[in-house]
Amino acid sequence: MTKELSASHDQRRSQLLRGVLDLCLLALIGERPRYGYEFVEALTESGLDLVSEGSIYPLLARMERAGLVDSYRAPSAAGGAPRKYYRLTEAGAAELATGRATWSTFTVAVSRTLDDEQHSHHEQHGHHEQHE
Amino acid sequence: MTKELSASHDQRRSQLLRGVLDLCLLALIGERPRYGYEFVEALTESGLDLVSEGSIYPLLARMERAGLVDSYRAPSAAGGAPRKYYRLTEAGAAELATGRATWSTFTVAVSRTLDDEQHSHHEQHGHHEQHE
DNA sequence: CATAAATGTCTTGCGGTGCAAGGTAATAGC
DNA sequence: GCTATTACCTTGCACCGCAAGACATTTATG
Repeated sequence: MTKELSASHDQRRSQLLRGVLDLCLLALIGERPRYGYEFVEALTESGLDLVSEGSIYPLLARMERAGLVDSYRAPSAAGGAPRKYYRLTEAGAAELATGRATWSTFTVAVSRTLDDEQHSHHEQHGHHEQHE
Repeated sequence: MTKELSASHDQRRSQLLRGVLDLCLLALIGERPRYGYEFVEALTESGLDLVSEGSIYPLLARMERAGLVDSYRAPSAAGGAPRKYYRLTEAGAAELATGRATWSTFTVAVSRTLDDEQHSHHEQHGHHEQHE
């Protein structure tokens, strides 16, 4: 019961990832071929923690099915199961470019809405001391 | 048929709104009391088009149930059904503050990932050799 | 009163997707 | 063999934006 409201922070992060997680993977793949397990670490380093394999692998599969990436296998350098590396296709590169633009436009619009204090509420130079 | 691929743009917008649409409403309500129908117009003005009533009303109901906002009825100035105005509660103001911080942190992390050309810029000047 | 238009509110059902949990497989060391 | 590590993949749930449409209230027209 107390949890229902305070779960909101991690909960929000999950929701925020929607619509942009695929773009992050695309961007990371654009740098160089990457394998699934690597994304979890890479995204954590970038400050996007809590992105788990349960999100990554299905998404990678979706993107491959959509023709945005393709893949090849290579033995692991660390010993263990062989890695499946993903590369950008042309369609993937195009989607990344489009997505970057969409993301940029979107964040500007949201940030403006969130920081709306300027246009409708200009503060007087005096300090407003009165409380109700 | 030509629509199938370009549907991804609107599709992405939908997903991007998750996790931040409630914050936008909270911010708008923070300025002054607002009624549901008004949000559609306000968000469109802010550049967030395509946000429809089917998103707004259920969300408003959820937020009221969560105690983030409360509401009162007032007759419409334009003639028609009475409006239901929403106001911020203390919990709502707190959620807004937390959410703004989360949003800010999140966008920085994503933007860094999307524009990652700098940090791995240490790539040697030689070009990659294609295998196969 | 009946009808319609305008203004708003609210509900239903669908679809996409992040994620916890759990399973599979390959390699290395004991 | 057995266990640990690395890595991949699947299932099922839960959440939420949204199109579509039902419903309520006021004003206007006749």
